[in-house]
Amino acid sequence: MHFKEKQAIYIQLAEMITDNILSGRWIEEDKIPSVREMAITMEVNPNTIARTYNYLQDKGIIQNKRGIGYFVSPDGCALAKESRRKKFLKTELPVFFKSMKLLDIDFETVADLYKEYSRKGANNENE
Amino acid sequence: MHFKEKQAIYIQLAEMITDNILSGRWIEEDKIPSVREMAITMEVNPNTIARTYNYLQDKGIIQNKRGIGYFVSPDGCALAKESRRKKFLKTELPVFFKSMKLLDIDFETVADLYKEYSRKGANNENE
Amino acid sequence: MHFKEKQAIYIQLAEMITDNILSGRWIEEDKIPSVREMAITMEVNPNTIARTYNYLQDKGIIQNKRGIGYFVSPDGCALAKESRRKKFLKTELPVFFKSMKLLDIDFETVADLYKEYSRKGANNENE
Amino acid sequence: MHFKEKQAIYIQLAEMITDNILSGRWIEEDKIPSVREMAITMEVNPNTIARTYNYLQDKGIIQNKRGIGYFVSPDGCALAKESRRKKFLKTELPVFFKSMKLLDIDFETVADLYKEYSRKGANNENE
DNA sequence: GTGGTCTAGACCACC
DNA sequence: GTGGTCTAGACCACA
Repeated sequence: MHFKEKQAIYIQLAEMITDNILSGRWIEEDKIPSVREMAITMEVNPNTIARTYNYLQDKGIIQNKRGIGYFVSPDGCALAKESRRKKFLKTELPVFFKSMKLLDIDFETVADLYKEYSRKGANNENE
Repeated sequence: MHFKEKQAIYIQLAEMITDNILSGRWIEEDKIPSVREMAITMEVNPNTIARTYNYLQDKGIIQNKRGIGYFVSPDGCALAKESRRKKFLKTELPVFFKSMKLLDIDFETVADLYKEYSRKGANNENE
Repeated sequence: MHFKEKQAIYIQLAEMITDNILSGRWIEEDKIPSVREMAITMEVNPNTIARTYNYLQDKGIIQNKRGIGYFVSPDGCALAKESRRKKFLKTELPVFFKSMKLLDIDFETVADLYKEYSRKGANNENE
Repeated sequence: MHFKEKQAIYIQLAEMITDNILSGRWIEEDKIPSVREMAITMEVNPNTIARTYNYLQDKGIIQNKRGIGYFVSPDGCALAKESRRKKFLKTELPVFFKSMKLLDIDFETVADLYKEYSRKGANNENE
């Protein structure tokens, strides 16, 4: 597994897990892999996974059942979606628009790339 | 001056300077404020500014003339724009589209927000 | 440790490390001494080592693994050799030849000195 | 005029002047351009030229005649040649050989490049 | 334990 | 005046 340098590994892992939940690969009430298991598959120190799970639990996206393991919260998907959505609309979008303006990228270019992206995505859906 | 916590100050300063160059507020061959001067206006340690300037010089965006100061490179604006543009199209855009998909935000929503953003931008141009 | 006055210490350290990699004393994927450790053995400030490592990382010769330390890049030796070789052939060699011409030193003199150098080198190999 | 970043400008100027003397373009007892004149042609602060001339005078390569200007010393060429020759043989050559070894550049490669250099040099002699 | 960043203050060479 | 470098010491996040 390869991680970006500029962001904490535990955050990157949290993002990956959230992606899994949002995309429906992990559904609500599902058990997620144990800390040790995850540590091995991700080739990471177990402490790092522990921190990731802790972080997601704080956000209410996953829950711990003592002695059993971690599970996706009943409303995990909704929570994750809501928090990301807020961040996206309030924070990322303005930055995005500002970049477009600064770099002279017009909206039609983006629209075209989006169409292309959607087309590719449709083909890769089962990947 | 207030800085975000999550990113190194020297990087944030570099971004600000790059913004100034991209937006045309600082044009090519212009002298930029001296290390000490900038340190005072930004309320940071001169070492931090030195780091910023060094970082931008490595990227070729600014240049040093010995004993005189730093200047925007002859092709500084182009370099800055090119590097940002590449990052934007190859890195940020796919992430952006992926987020849209995960969060069920459709393209028209974005288009509407863009129109709104542009309208506001037009009014604030002289800000 | 003694450093030449005319070149920044952090650069001299970078050269030493590059030498170690080129000569095969440190091989690819090897961990290199931690910042603090190196600072002690070299009797310099940790910041100076940090600068050296950062400089080499920018060149792709070494890599950081978060919380673990710095390692010689997978292609560190090749990168180092390539960059030095280019510098040598394009920059140093012409200067060298120009000096020979200006100083009326003919090529055979150099060839003789090279033979002598090689002979000494052979004896000192296990040094 | 463009200068390398890593060496003081006044030193680079001194090297250029020494080259002129060694190559016979400026011969002994010749007057060399005044500080101001030189400063203008080189696009440099007069202080910098003054420092260069001072530096060369310290080495005995040029001499000042009050109110008239600077001249190449009677034995300027010999002095320059001797000092450079010593530096070349004791300092540069060993470094050069060491680089060759480290970079796996064999002597024949250098010999070939030298032949090529000489051929080109012969054609450009009047340049 | 690891490196990353920042401050403070100093000294230097150079223009 | 300019930037470049180094030391000293501190705090932080991360593995």
